[in-house]
Amino acid sequence: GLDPNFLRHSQFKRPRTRITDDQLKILRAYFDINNSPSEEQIQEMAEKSGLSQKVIKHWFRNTLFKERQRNKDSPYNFSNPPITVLEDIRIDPQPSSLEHYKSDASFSKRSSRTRFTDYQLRVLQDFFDTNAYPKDDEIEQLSTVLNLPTRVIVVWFQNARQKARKSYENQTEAKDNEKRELTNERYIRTSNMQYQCKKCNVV
DNA sequence: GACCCATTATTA
DNA sequence: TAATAATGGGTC
Repeated sequence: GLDPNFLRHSQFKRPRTRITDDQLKILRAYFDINNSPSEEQIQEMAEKSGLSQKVIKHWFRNTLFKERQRNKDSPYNFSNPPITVLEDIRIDPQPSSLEHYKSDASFSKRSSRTRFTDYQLRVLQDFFDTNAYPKDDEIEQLSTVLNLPTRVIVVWFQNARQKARKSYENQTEAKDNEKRELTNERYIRTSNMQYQCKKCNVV
């Protein structure tokens, strides 16, 4: 059987292109006007920013997806106008013309980190121990049971997998060349099998 | 679109 | 400062 990890790692990847603030400014400006830009607009952005069209398209896909995600799940949804509108209104002395891109001031910062309760963590971890890849309906269930947004659940599993993978790799390294039969990391094995199954559509 | 994973950044 | 939630660009 092929280890997905091996496949992943042996793949040669292009280095991650970092989008600078200035480039982001340009993309944002277009995005605020139009979610799905035309080819021409993409070309314009490519010229202005120096980014490849592929990267730009990708950015738009992800940004739109995230924006919708945000609107659906609640923790990052600041668009619900607070009832206490009074407290946070201040008037910008001089709105600089450069600042237009930041469509919405309340979105500009990274959302604050959610603190899980011990109970929530225990439930999540228990689930993870038997299945690192919950299906949509299972995520939905966890979401209602734990009273957490689905997005948060998804991200938690994502990070949990990442963490488990890492410790698996460390252990593998430590055990040096006795690579094959590790019975220790049930999670990851299970995960990989499920991942493979998923990829092969075997359910 | 789902997931990966290096990275960023927020808390205890 | 460590642990880890969240981000963003990458792949299939």
